[in-house]
Amino acid sequence: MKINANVCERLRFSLIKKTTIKDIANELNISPSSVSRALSDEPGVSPSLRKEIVDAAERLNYIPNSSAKSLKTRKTQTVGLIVSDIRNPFFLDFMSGIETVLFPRGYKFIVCDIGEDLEKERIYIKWLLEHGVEGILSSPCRGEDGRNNSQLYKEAVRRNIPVVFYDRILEGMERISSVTLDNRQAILQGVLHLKENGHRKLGIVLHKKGIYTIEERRMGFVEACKMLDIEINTGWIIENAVDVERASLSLESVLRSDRRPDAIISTNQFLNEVIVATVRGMGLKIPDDLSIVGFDDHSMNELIDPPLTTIRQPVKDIGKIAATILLSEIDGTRGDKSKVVLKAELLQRESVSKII
Amino acid sequence: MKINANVCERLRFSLIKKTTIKDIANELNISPSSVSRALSDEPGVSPSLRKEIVDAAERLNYIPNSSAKSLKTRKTQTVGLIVSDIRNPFFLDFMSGIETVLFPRGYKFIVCDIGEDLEKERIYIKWLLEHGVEGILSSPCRGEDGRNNSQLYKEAVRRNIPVVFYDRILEGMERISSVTLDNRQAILQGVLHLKENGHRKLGIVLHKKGIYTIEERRMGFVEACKMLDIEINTGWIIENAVDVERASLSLESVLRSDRRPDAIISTNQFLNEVIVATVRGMGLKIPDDLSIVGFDDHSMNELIDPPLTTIRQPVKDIGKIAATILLSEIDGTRGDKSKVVLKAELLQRESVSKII
DNA sequence: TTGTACGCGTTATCAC
DNA sequence: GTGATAACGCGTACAA
Repeated sequence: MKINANVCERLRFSLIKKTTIKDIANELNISPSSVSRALSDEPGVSPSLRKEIVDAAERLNYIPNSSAKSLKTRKTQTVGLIVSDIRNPFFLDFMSGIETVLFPRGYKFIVCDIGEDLEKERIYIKWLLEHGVEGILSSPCRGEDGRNNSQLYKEAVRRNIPVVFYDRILEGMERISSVTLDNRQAILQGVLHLKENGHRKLGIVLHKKGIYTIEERRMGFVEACKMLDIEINTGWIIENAVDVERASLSLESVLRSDRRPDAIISTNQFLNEVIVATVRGMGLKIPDDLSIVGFDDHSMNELIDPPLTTIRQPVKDIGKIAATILLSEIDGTRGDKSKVVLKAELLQRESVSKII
Repeated sequence: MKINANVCERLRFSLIKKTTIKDIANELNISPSSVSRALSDEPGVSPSLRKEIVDAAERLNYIPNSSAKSLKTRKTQTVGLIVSDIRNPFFLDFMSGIETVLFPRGYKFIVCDIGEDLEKERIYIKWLLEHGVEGILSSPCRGEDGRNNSQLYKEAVRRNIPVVFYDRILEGMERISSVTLDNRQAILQGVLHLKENGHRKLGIVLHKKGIYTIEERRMGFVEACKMLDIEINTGWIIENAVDVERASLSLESVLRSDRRPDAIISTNQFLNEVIVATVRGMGLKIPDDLSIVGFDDHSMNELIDPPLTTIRQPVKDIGKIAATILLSEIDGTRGDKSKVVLKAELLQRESVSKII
C-alpha cells in the first residue's frame, strides 16, 4: 500500500518536482553528503553504498543542478566565445576547432555575435561575467577612432577570468594571451608571388577600417612593396570596403582609370567574392586582364573560374590553440601569457598570370 | 591554527573577492533586500535610495551572480542549440537568425556540435539539462537503423524544458514544435524545372542515409518523377554520399555508363561542390553535357562557372522562427505545438540547359 | 518604504 | 566511511 502511494506520488510529481540529492538521500535513508560524494566521484564512500546511490539516482531520473553546484564551487564548465561577425565563414572551422578541444574536457561554450558593434560587445561581456563563464575567447572589436572595450577585458582578467584573443588583439594588453596570424607575412607572400610573376602594379582591397587584422594587412602590403621595390600607388589601396556596394564601386573606379593596377590582393573571403564578381561584371578576364590573390580559403575558391590563388590561414588550428591555451589558463597551469602567431600559406591556383 | 586558516582564506580571496548585494548593503547601511529590489528594477524602493544603490553598485564593480539567481528563480536566460554538424554553412545564417531574436530578449545560447553522432547528442542534451537551459533548439540525429534520442527529448519536455526542432524532426513527437522545409516540394521544383527544359533522364545525389531531410528529398524526387511522368532509373539515385570520395566515385561511375542521366539534382551545399568538381574533372561541360540543380544557396554558387541553378531554403528565417517559437513556449504563451513548414525557392541561373 | 528570515541544491568542513 | 551543519548569493514572503 505504502509502496503504491509512493509510486503514485512520484508519477504525479515527475512532471514538476525535480529530484535532488536530498531526495536520493531520503530514499536510501542516508545523508545528502554521501550522495554528493558518490555522484561526484569523490572518495570516502564504500563501493556498495556508492552503487546503491548511483542506481537510485538513475531510477529517480536525477539530474544535477549546475546552478547550485556553481554557486558553491564557482565553476560552470562554460566559456564564452565572442565573435566579431558570425556570418564570416571563418567561424565554421574555427568553432569546430575549439569544440574538439572543449568537449573532451566537459566544457560548453556560449556564442556571442557582436556584429562589429562595440556596445553589443560590452553587453555580451557583462552577460558572460554574470553567467560565470570560466574564460573568454574573443576577437575584439575596435572602432575607427580606436575606441575599444579593453577596460572590460581587463576587468575580466582582474576577476580571474582568463581571456584569450584570437584573430585580433587589442594593443597594450600584455596580460592577455592571443593566437593570431602573421598578417604582414601573409600579405608579403601574396606580394612576392605577384612580383615573381612579373606584376609591379599592385592594388589591395581592405575591409573595415580599424579592424586589427585589416590594418596589419594594410601595413604588411606597404612594407612588402617597399621591401621588394614595388612602387606604391595610394589610389590603389582601397579602404573600408565594408559592404558589396562600397567595395565594388571603389574597385570599379580604380579599374576604370587609365593608370590601373594589373593585380589585386584581397583581405578576406567576403572580398574575394565581391572582387571576382565586380571584375567579371566589368568584362575583364581573370587573370589575363587582371590577376587576383584572395585571402581566406573557402572550399569553393577552387571551383570558380579561374580557381582562385589564395592566402590561406590555418583557421581550425587557431581555434584549437586558442581553446587549449584558455583551458590551461583556467587550470592555472600556465604562468606566462602566450602570444602565438601562426603563418599563412599561399595556395597557388590560376588567378595570377605570368607576365613577360 | 584556525585563525591561520582564516587568514589564508582571506588572503586567497582578497584578490578575487567579488562584491555581492550584501557588500553593497553594508556599504550603505541598508538591507540586502532593498539592494536586490533596486538592482532588479522591482518596485518598492524610493527613488533616492535606488539611485544611491545603483551608484554604489557601479562604484564597487558589482556583477550579479547568475548562478545564485538561477538557483532561486530557475531561470538562466540561456538556451541550448544542438547542431548536427557545425561545418555546414547552413549554420552561419541560421545562427545569425536566432541571435537576432534571442539577443533583444536577453537570452544567450550554448552551441553543441554533435557531428551526426547519437552518443554525443545524448551527452550534450544531458549537459544542457544540467546547466538549466530554459529551452532547446535542435536538429536531431538519426542513425541509419532509425535509432535516435527521442526519449531524451521527451524527458526534457517532461521537465518543462521546451524543445523546438529545426531543419529535421523526429517522427511521432507530437508535443514538440518544429520548423522545417517542405523538402518534397523543394525537390519537386527542381524536377519540374528540369522537365520544363526538356530533361527526362534525371539523377539525384543524396547525402547521409537516414537523415530526415535527405530521406524527404529522396522521396520527394520519386514522387515528383511519378507525378510528372518521368521514368525513374534507380541506378541514378546515388545514396549515402557522405564524403568526397564516396560521392565522386559513385557519381563518376553513373556518368560513365552508356545509359547516363542528362541532369543531376544535388541535396546540399557540400554535394553541390563535389558534383561540380567531379563533373568538371571528367571533362564534361555544364550544362551542355550535363545539367545540374544545386541545393542550399551559398553566395559563391553565383560565381562558379556556370552560375549554379539552385534550390534555396530560407535559412535565416528558419532560425528566426524557431527561436521565436522557443521563446514563446518558454514564456508559456503558446498552447498548441507549432509545425511550421517553409517553402524553398528555385534560383534559376545557368547550370541547366534547354534541350529542344 | 524598508528590514528580517528563510530556502533554492549543492559542496566543504567538521565531527564522529 | 558517514552524518550534521554551514555556507555559496540571491529573491521573496512576511513582518515592521
